[in-house]
Amino acid sequence: MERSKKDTTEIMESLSQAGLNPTAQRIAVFQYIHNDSDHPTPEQVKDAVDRVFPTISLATIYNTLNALVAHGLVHQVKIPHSGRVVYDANTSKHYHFIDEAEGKLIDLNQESITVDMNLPEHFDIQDVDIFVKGKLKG
Amino acid sequence: MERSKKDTTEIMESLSQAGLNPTAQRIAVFQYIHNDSDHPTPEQVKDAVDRVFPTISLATIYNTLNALVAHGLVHQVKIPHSGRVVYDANTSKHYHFIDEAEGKLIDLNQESITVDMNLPEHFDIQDVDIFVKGKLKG
DNA sequence: ATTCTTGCAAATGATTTGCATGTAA
DNA sequence: TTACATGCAAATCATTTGCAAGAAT
Repeated sequence: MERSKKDTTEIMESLSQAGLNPTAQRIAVFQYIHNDSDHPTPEQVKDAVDRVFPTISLATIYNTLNALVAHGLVHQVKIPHSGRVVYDANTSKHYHFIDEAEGKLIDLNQESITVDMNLPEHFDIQDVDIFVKGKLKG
Repeated sequence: MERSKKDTTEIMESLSQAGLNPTAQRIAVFQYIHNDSDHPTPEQVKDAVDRVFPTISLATIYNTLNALVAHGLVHQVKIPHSGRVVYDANTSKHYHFIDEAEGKLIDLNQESITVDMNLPEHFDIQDVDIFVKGKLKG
């Protein structure tokens, strides 16, 4: 989506505000997810961050991703059919389209799907995840 | 749901019709999923089938589950938030409610959710997965 | 000095695979 | 016999953890 990119200062501010010390590793990971990626897997995050920060360990990638998720800076998405795990810098409410050809994930904003629930009284709804599967024409 | 149970003869017929030899292990696994379970994990399938068939190996459980899925007799569901994998004998189109307290999965039939898609032309929709997360009151 | 973070390697958990054995037509 | 199915153990893959060493305040 047309989410505005954050420069390094803003990345550091976001981390601090979320309660995470802005270490070099965290900055690199968050900046990559926020600015330069599209639903990357942990391996893809590692590959990208390695270019800038060649000594980062995969364990630190995982720990950092978990920290970013725990502090609300990114979302984790487990794709139902493939089981793949990816990260999403779009933290506003949205849905996902899965392009079956590419395996690519595309954000769908809230307005693009209208959902009407007809559930019995005792279902207390807190969240709705929608994955639309299909192909992109043309 | 009120899906009708299948006796062993019907289980065997379903397996044969799907192109799978109705071996004792396959009968036990499919019968358990179809008649006596509610979205079991592979481990739960193993525990249940072990009672009837104490020598079955976990590898055979997995192979059998994969075969049942490949032949359309059961569906595999990867739950987006927990990442848990469960199997579902309900092969008609439906959605899922995830009870956050229990981690329990509940089938929602097609009528219980109305979805209206507003996607651009070039999205060729083939399937929609919906996971409603929440709690059960009372 | 103390606290937090990192890197490495080992541990874990889920699932798959290779292969030798068993079973049924 | 021939094909297929099973059981076991080893292999694989993703992720987490323990711990010692490093960086920052």
